Amino acid sequence: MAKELGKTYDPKDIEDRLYDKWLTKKYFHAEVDHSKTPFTIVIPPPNITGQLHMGHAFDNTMQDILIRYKRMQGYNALWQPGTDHASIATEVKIIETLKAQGISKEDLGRDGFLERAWEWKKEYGGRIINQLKKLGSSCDWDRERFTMDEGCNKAVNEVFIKMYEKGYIYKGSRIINWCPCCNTSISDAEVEYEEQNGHFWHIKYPIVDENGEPSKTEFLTFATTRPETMLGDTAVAVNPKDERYTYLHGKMVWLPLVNKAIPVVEDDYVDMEFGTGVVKITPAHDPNDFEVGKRHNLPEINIMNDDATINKNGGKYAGMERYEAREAIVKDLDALGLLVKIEDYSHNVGTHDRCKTTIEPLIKQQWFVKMDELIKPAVEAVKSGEIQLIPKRMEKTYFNWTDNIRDWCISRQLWWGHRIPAYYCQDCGEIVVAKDAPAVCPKCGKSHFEQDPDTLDTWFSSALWPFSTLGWPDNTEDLKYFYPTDVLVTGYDIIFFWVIRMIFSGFEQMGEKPFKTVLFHGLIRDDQGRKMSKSLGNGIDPLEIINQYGADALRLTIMTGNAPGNDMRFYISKVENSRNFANKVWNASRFIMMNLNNDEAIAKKVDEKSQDTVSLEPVDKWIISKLNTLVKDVTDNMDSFELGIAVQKVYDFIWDEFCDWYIEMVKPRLYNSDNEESKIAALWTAKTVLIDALKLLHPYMPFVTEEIFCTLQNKEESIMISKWPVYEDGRAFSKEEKEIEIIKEAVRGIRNVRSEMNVPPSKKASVFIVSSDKDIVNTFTEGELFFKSLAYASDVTIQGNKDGIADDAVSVVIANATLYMPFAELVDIKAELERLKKEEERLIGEIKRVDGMLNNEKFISKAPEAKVNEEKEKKEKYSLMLEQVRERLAQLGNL
RNA sequence: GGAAUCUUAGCUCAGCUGGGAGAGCAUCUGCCUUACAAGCAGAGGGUCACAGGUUCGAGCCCUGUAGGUUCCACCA
Repeated sequence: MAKELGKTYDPKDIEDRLYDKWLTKKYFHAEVDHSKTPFTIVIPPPNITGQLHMGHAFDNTMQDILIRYKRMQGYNALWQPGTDHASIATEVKIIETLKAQGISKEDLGRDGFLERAWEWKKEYGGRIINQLKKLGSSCDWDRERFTMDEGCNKAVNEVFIKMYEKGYIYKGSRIINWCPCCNTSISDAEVEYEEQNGHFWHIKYPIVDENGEPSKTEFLTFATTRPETMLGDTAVAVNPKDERYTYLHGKMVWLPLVNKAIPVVEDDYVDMEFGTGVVKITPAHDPNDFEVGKRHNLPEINIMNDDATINKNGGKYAGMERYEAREAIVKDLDALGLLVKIEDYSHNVGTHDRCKTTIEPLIKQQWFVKMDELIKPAVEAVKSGEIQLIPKRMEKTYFNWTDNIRDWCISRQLWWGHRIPAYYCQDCGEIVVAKDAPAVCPKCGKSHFEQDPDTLDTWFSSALWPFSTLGWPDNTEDLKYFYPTDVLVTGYDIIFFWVIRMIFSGFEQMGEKPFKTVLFHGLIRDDQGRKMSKSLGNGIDPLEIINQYGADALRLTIMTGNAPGNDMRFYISKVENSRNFANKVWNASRFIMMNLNNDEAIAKKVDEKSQDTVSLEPVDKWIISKLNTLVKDVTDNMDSFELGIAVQKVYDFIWDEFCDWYIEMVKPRLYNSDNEESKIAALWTAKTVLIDALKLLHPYMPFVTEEIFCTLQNKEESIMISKWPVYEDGRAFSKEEKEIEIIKEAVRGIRNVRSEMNVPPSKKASVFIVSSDKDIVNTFTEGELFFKSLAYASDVTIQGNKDGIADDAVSVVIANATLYMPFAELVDIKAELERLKKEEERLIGEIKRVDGMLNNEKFISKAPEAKVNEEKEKKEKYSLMLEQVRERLAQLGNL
């Protein structure tokens, strides 16, 4: 006996209980099993500082759908979870917490600080994991990893040492992006350009005369947005082709305030069209100037401290904050009469993506990854299709980056992160890159080593995630079996940070791609299309939505009507619709269960039946056949990652076909019929179809489907390990499909007419069906009952001609048949004539369209035969219908 | 400056390799029909941004135009 379900679906009662069940049954756990094909997804590890937001919900729902789908298909599905130490984000957060207690990180010292950080991780690192669980994520939690755990650290060191030895990692003095707020270097990818209103200061430098003195009359004018950098100017550049300045070639100009002569250099970098065609060159504080400086062997004068104050090279400005110095310098130049003018100027300023502080380009000793060789296999793999990006347009973005790749600055002046495994001999300065500090210096034989204080960019460890989580650098069974992984699901916003770096790391370390497919999703925006952000306060907490509507409703909302890579807006009304759908499924199941519960004997027989032994009626075959097609379509869509389309089809099937038609059509058999076989067939079909439909829905809505599945079958065994349905020829019934579609058309026609003529539902009518087509007569004879239950028929008569039917009866014309409803007093002949005229016009239009095609010889000769036949059939059908409509018009016209 | 993408019903969006325009919400009209009012039955509403082109046939492919969004680069 099946159990009872509540009247409405209440996710609160159910979700946690089911999730616990799945956990204790170890359904999420995957072990190496060579009898099965692996299917692997590695989670984009959320930051330990993070709280679940809509982006996570989107990302993880997609992964869970794929994993659950493949698991049901019999794959050995592994969803590898874990979290990211998020070096800079976490460090900033901890510093903030310390600050509130009046402690600085220096107060604690490196070890003390790290101790705090680990404590912090212990306390908050699990928070987001628990939130992922609320979503229903079927990750293999036994395998949970952390980007800074022992294994990952081992992997990081291994990679660093190997790449250093190969020459792919080097230490060098380069111009890097410095964040004066976070006090660290950052990579190019972390710089965010922001349009800011600033000024353009037009300044002139005196030209140095023959005596080596600044001229009082001759000047060189240019403009700058950062006048304070002049303290580090080591040249002024003009374009060699610029005739306006040929006379200056080989000359010097006088750098005011600093009071020294600097050369005029010729460089193509200078755009003659822009400004005055003169550029001041500050090699130590501008990436372009740095390049110019290299080409002309210019000195690099660093004028800034790490906190963006001017250093001792800035003379009297030393100690000033950068903007303070800017003001002072402008003032002083003005006093010297060297300030020409100040213009308002809007320009892009590089800021740190995390703290939004304006970046200061500085020359620093940093560690870099040399990219030119490493990137090659990563480019090739995408080009050849070995790695597939979905949607395909993401390839453009990908190549745009790889084509212009620059070396990756990987060292960070932070404490929370993987410490760089480089050791410096304190006596001779020798660098040793190794896992541990060497006992003695290979160069000088002394033994006083100190480790590099810097840590690595957080993405350095994330780049290794697809194999470090599987045990690398050890050659584990897991690694051999699960690598390369199958799909990576992520947002397009981290394609440069993460996706590309995983790909080249996979090829370099494993000699093999890290994954076959990258499935990108877009951003979830608020209902006005804005990004959800803390500062706007427009974020919607997925946990609150789960609380209120259930995880299934949230998941369905996110997945409906969305194409890969596209952004979507989040509306509560969408969530309500999803919740309603969950309830719909719930109630359809409840209906079936109630009917099974009504009669234990019948329920037992239903259980014993199979498709071969049950006496299926046409409507049963129709829904089975529809389901069969659905199975095929949905599977195809899911295989091509069209997750939004797939779920839309399941939704439509369950709501429209199964609930609104099948269940309604079957009710008379269940309620009134004394034909037990018929009852059994209906219940068997309903149950069978429902179960398969639930399976198709399960990856999207795991909780409600599980609860129904188990209750319906009165067993513990989970839907999540049940077999994914497959298309079967034995379940295709094209004849019955057509028949029922004709009945549906007729029922709709009657409902339509009644509604248009304002016939109240309480007013039943006799329905006469007139047709001379034998098949049609058969179909309607079989379907007679449906007209009573679905089309308000009091009685149904099927006949070959219209004898005995009142002339003023309302009629519905479908192909091969006309349906009549004599309403006697109700009929407004004028209205009926008008309605039929409209129908006539519509049909004439249709026939005209079809004729247009069929009379076109090129169409006949070039279009596929099936298409031509299809149109011919349509023409036949419409012509028949037109004939019948005209007949009716003639009859009514005579009244 | 370069690139991508979008422009489809009042709103938000689907529409796979070209073959008669769809959904949800909103609006209107009937229904408390013993699974569900979180529901049922119906209705209205679109020259698929604009202009060309390819094709027997274009929302879909090509070119151009206009507007929006995003990414990349960055001229001092």
